Amino acid sequence: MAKSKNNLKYIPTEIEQKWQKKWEETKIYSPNLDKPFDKAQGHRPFYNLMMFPYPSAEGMHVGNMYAFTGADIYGRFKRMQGNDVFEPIGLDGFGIHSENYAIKVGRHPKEQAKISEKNFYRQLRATGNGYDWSRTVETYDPKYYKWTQWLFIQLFKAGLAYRKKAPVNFCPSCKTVLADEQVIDEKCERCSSIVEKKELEQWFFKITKYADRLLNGLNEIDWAEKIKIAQKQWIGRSEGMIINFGGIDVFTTRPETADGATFLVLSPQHPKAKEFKSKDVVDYIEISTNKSDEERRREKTGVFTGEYIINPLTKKKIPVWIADYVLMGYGTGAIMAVPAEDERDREFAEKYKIPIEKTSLSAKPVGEKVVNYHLRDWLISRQRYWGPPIPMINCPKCGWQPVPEEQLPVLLPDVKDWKPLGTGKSPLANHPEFYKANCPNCKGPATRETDVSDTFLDSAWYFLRYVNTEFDNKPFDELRVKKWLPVNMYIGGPEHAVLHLLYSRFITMALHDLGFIDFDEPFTKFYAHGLIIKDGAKMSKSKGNVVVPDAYIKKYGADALRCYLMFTGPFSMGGDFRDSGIEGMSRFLKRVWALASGIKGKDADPALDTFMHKTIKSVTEDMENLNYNTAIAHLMEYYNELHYFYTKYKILNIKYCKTLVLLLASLAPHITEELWNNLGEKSSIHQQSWPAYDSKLLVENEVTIVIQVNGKVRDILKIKSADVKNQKDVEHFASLSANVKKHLDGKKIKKVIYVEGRIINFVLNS
RNA sequence: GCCGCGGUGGUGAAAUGGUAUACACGAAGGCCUUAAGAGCCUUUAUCCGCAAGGGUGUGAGAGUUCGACUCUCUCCCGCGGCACCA
Repeated sequence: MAKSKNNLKYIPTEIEQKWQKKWEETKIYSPNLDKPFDKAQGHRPFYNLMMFPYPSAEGMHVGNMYAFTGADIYGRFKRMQGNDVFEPIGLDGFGIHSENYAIKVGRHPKEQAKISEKNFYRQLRATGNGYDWSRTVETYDPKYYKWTQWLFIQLFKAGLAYRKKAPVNFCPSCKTVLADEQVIDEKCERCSSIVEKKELEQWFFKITKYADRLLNGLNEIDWAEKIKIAQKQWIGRSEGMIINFGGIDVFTTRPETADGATFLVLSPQHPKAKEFKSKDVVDYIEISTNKSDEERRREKTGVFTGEYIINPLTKKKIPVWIADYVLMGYGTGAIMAVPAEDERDREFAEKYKIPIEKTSLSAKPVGEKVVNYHLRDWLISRQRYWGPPIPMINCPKCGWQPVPEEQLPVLLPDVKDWKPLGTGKSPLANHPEFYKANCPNCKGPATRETDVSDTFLDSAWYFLRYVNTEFDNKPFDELRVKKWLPVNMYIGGPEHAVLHLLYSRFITMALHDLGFIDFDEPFTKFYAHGLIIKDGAKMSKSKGNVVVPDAYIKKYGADALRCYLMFTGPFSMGGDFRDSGIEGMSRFLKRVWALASGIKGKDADPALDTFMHKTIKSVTEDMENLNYNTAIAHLMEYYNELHYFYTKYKILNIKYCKTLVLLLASLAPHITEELWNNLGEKSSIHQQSWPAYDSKLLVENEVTIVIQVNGKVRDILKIKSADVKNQKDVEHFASLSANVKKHLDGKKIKKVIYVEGRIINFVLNS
């Protein structure tokens, strides 16, 4: 029986902490991962995953909270819809970002990680998200990175990890090399320093081997279109032809222009370029190697080698040049230059006075059809401290050997001189006690790899570990993985389109091919959420516009902040954070509280029933599409209706309130739990079934018909549904309207458009 | 340059081709109160009008349609991705 609780005030902080504690004690968000899926019972496993945060600052800001909350709401909704929801959380705390923060605050990364972990988890608990706290994953935990190292070894054994000397991106500020994907506009993805090119020997993953599968797999998954496009662009498949020009292979996508090729250009890194010994050429190669991309782009430069070759189509002698507008990393590192057709070639030809000749556009050169990709192999090595040591040993006799699996993890030693050196070597290179090892093969003296692996390797497989955290003897259990993966819903920021999301797909495909898992796409559905901005700009410390949630939670409660954040706009678009907005949301929750606490009476009302069922329908659809802003708007309308009814009749059936509270439960989990309890319910609201609507009850007994004359609204009629059976009835009612009569007066009606139950339009002869 | 997403009141925003501006914020007025706050009620795109009513309005312009924020075309502006990729 509902009691009057009018005297109880809504004090968010009290009820929120109470329920957070209770939820954790009763483990309502910790599903039994091993319980076999019983179709009859209908509780499907649903893996609801959000991108885990990297704790690089003092704590999380409302931008982070926005993302986590939006994802949590979806998980709660799915749970109420009858799914067995697994929603884990962890920290991506290994890697450059966390280490850079540690450098900034002058603390050892390991010590800082402990502080960050405590703070982040405290904040995440305070937002009331329904995580399974018994299964967190921290990437810097040896129990986790043991398996990151194991993964490296599997890839090495499969020939997917290899070393090569190549010009690589080097960040002078982070003092390490970076993968192509981590260079944005020639700047470091982390610290925005301009990256340099260095020729170094490094570890790579053969992601290019998967280029076509990474491309084709996109057709099989339900991902935000913009992410798919970004990946497609990054993989950059282009079909073309290799043509042999006097012993030099060139790649072109336009073979039909080959008869217009008036010179040949080699990249300075092309092996053939090194065969020219003239001082001009040697100097040019030297200079261009040290140029930044930006310098190279500013002006095209090159040097004539003194050699000519024959264009096989025209049989004419054409000069061979070396120029750094041709990149070694794409195609064959050599091009046929067709200045008549290609703007870049023309620019170069004009500068160096090379003849420009027309092409027939129908040349048919002898060549081999090939496919080229923009995608490069993934550079894994980092000359840093705070990451998993790459588990490899170099033996002077046997070469590179993987660390035997029983010796994993290769523990990251606690050292005092952990800061990056900038010498092209990791700080661990100063620690013989770490790097001195015996060759696993011949047992002779050997040295360990001192570089650590890229952070993106840590996060490329964490979703597999969440369902397996208790196993120390294996990275993942076959049955667990079979039951829970691939991830049903993955929610995160679109900024990881070509980083984390691409790497995770690659690692999953590799694990699939090695026989460890039976699926090759990790995330069935990916939803890209928008960003919360402040004063028109992305939140960042340098701009000084970071909003921390703690004070708002204290003042208004997590529920108000959650709902407010979701109400700013569509979840996929983000929104602008304003203090005034949260006041309004806080008011709404107080009103709901007052209504649900003061409720009395038993009578149901047919009109209210229709309103309720319509609300259930629209809120359900909104939640499914993650349109939380309109879901909240519909709940507000519903509340307004209930409130109007209640003030008028002083009586309200309790079912209307229960529905309101149930529909609001995933958005505002604490207040609804408390109200549910106050309404006399014993079990948690978060384990209730999502309300269902009856489509028979959606029909209102009154219809609103808009009367138009020549497309302009002249009257709006509310008529009993029973009285309007057809167009004739509507025309009859319309003819009674004085205003409509006035506009139709003396005019000839050309035709009448009638849309049932909506609109009637009289079109006049003009 | 190519690809994608946007542009609607004072503000955040809503609208299966069918009443443009739901829902909220802010503002104005009122009730309650000794007062303040909270709460509640009313008004709030714009122009003409006492009102009834009418005109104009979704970045600009054209088109399709009885009817366009919505579909098509040409532009302008903002944001994001890719790019000496041959």
